[in-house]
Amino acid sequence: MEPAGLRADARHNRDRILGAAREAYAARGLDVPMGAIARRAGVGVATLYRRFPSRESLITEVFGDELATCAAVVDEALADPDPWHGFCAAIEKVCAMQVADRGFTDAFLTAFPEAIDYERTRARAERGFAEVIRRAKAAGRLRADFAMADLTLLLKANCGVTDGAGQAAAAGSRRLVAYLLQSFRAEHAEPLPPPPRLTLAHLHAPTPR
Amino acid sequence: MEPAGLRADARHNRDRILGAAREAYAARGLDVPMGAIARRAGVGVATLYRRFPSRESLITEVFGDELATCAAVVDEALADPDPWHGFCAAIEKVCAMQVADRGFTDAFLTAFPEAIDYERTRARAERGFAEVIRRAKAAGRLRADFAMADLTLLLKANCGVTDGAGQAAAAGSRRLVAYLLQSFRAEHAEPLPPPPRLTLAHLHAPTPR
DNA sequence: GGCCAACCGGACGGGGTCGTCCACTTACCT
DNA sequence: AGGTAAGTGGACGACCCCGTCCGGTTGGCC
Repeated sequence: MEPAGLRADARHNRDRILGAAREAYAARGLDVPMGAIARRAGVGVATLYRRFPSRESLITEVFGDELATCAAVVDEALADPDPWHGFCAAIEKVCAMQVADRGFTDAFLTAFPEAIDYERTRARAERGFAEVIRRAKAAGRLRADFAMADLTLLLKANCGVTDGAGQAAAAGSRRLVAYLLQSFRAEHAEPLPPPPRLTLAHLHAPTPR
Repeated sequence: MEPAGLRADARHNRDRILGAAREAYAARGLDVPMGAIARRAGVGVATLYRRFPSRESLITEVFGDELATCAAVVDEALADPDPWHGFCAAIEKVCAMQVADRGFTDAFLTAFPEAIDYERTRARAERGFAEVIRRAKAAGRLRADFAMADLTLLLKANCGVTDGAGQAAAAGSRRLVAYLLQSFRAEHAEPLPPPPRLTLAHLHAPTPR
């Protein structure tokens, strides 16, 4: 992740590029031209491409840690003595992350199902969250018919609210999450249509064809 | 809307273009190249541009009726003797429309706040729906703190679920809507974070800057 | 049938992005 | 200090999209 065999100037530029990319992606989402990032970092386009052979590899690198943070959130939820509180907190945190960093959402939601690292981290997060769900149900707080797919649903829904709402995104996301968490409570359970066949992996692929 | 002063071949081509555009937009969303639509319609690009001077005018024309349908849904809700049933049915219908026609969502959600017709129709729909809300609250079925902004929230959330979920979009949308309608019920009301400052008009503008 | 205006379609210019190439510069080791 | 490989940046080609222009074609009225 941090190639050691680089010359001092090269490493310096690499850092500047990553910084510029992080800022740009957070502010404007993923569709920022490579040239813009290079300019922002004060380097030439070639330098950028030498360090990150493709647009994809840059994005993967940039959002690697944030994805890790995301997985950490699941671990926190597992550590919480109150399963329901852990469940809610985890959801709220991830959604807040989606709001804070516009690129983050796109980054691992709409791009690159192929990135190996992502796949592994996501699988881990998914297993962990399944356990969070199990516990919350066992505690009698989470409705029994809650499915893993509902998490995907919530994330995608939050994604829609976040996307381009600017100022109102934060408030909107908070309120949406509050509404949904209320329906997730066991005591509110009423029949629902069947859950969609969605895994976290299905968060990808914004364009079906 | 249907210019009469056109020569037979011109009118024929106009229809083919509209048909092709409708299909393409429904299937792949709004970002379909003009050239692709022209090819699909079996005409040259120039023909397309002569009939619809800009990309925007084509889209406006294509989705005019669907927007009207949307407004009609509100009228149905107003006509429903059971305010809560009308409220739910209206939401379910509009969300189903979003699922069925991928372009529809983008069309009046993410594009052209300027289109006069849209503005007027939307304003009408908004007034109508405000009345639906008022009645549902008066009937004691809709929670008192439900805000108009929550409708926008729901539509944007549904938009996120719909977007690129392909097969699962329909099931996902249905389930999301069911969850949210449950939280909207008066008897489930619990404190919520304040609603975002969103109008239907704010459905637009996918890119803040 | 014949004529003319309306209509047609492909080629084209302008703008934008991705990713590559190459002549020049610079860090770093000896 | 000096040589060299690694590093650098701007120019460049390929591609795609929007919207326009112009020479050829055709509908429809007389």
